Amino acid sequence: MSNSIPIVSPDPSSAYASLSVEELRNRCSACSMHELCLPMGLDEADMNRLDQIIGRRRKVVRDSTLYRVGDPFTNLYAIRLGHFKTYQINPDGDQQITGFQMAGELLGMDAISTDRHHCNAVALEDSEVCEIPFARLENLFSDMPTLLRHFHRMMSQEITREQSVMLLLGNMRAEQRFAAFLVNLSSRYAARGYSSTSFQLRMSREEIGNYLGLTIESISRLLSKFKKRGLLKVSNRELEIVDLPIVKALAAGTETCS
Amino acid sequence: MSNSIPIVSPDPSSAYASLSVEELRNRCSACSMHELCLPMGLDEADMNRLDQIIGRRRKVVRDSTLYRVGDPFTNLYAIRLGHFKTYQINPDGDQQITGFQMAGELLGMDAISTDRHHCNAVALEDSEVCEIPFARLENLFSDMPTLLRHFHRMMSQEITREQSVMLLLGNMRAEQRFAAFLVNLSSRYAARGYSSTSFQLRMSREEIGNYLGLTIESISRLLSKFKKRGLLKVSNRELEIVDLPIVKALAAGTETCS
DNA sequence: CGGGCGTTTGAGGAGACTCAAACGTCGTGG
DNA sequence: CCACGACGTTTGAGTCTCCTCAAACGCCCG
Repeated sequence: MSNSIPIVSPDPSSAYASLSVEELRNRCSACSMHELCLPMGLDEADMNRLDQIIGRRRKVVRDSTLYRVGDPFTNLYAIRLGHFKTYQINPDGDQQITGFQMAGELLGMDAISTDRHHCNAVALEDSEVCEIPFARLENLFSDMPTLLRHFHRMMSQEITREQSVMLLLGNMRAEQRFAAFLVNLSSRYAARGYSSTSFQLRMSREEIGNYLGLTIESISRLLSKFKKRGLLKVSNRELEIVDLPIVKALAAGTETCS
Repeated sequence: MSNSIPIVSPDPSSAYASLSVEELRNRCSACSMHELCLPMGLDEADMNRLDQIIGRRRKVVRDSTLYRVGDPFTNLYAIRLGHFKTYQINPDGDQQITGFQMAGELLGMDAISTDRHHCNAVALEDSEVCEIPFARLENLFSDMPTLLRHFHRMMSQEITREQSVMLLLGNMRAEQRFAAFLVNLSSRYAARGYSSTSFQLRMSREEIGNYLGLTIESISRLLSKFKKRGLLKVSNRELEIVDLPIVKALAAGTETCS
């Protein structure tokens, strides 16, 4: 709320005349994520058209579920603020976290194939999402090629992201997995203009372990080891990467932490 | 060649007049995969339009590379015949197979995000692909909503598929992983009209192991164990699933193979 | 201050890996 | 047609990584 996000553009365009302050603040053009999120690269006019189909901006309180496996698919969700986890449940009941998502990322793309959600999405902290009715989005595609193209890029990016997790789970040792996880967070925060070396972990040790195919104890031991080697400073969920190059080398597998 | 695929439709449509027999045989409408592949659900007219942009049908001999990491992205490839593997190479040199693809599946979707391929694709046997120039495909999207929708479904399906591999790699034991792998192959062959219980493994033990995050020795031992338990009959790459329900139960984790 | 919960640390064990050797299959060439 | 070699696979023995189980710690909140 106290952030210095410009609420109205200096240009008093007539298109804005009938909008309330609330509505203006919610617009894509006013959102700090619009260069990462779905409207990336759109001109003013196109961004307005996208704005008009977006259902509502919705708060999602911590630990609450945005959607569940089996829910009918009607909306994609763009994260405006906050963090989420998505996870699958396998037949014998336990969960596998398939991703941690942050502002500017899109949730729900896996549901397009069957019109039902394939995973659960839960807020890791109090968050806000933009509801994007997929049917209306599809209507825009036919005459907004830039939007369509960027949408394809985002889906493709999700495929790529999952492939690197497969690489991680398939042939990295615990130490390397954890380092890769840290480097990944680091670069995503950097892309959002935050510090690449100092941030808060939004997820518990247990969730990290689950995501990386390791136990909570292993994560804890890895944190201690990295801390002892002077690579990290950790206090609860507050994390500082002291030696990012080494952590990157660990992630790349060109270095081992004895 | 000796298969009884109808080369011309009984209706002598004039649209076909100028096409050679070769060209006719190559058309989507003549392809046995058209109900699984990109043209799924298209009417005759739309399928023709799609046909017209498809570059060429191309043979890919066993062990040869369709594309490599870093190659500029210009085409998607629909597999017309045969099998492929896609794999990533990590910084320290070893590979992680991210998928095995068969006829009717689409290769290259991970390249859309950056206009460069993110993985290598290699034919597991002599194969044939349809080259789909992506730029031309994009041109079709604006007035072929059915095509666009199915394309989105295929991308989404790929996301879903990878999520289940993450589940597999992240929290299944070796036995369960291998059972899940077999069940997956089984159902994909079934969808193509082949036997769900008797097929040939197109990939080596080593490749299976790599894909499942296990060693070749582990795969070999699992095969022996399943064989001894009477679940499978195996002879080299020829495989028969004798007790599919149990294998499914193993994959689901509701059963253990002692 | 006390309870609860998430985390840390330790000890022991199991599953999968590594290393090594034997085996079988297939293709080649004599 | 058979012998040979190469390569992929199987099987065994020993090891290591990470898991399991257990207990203590410490932070947060009432």
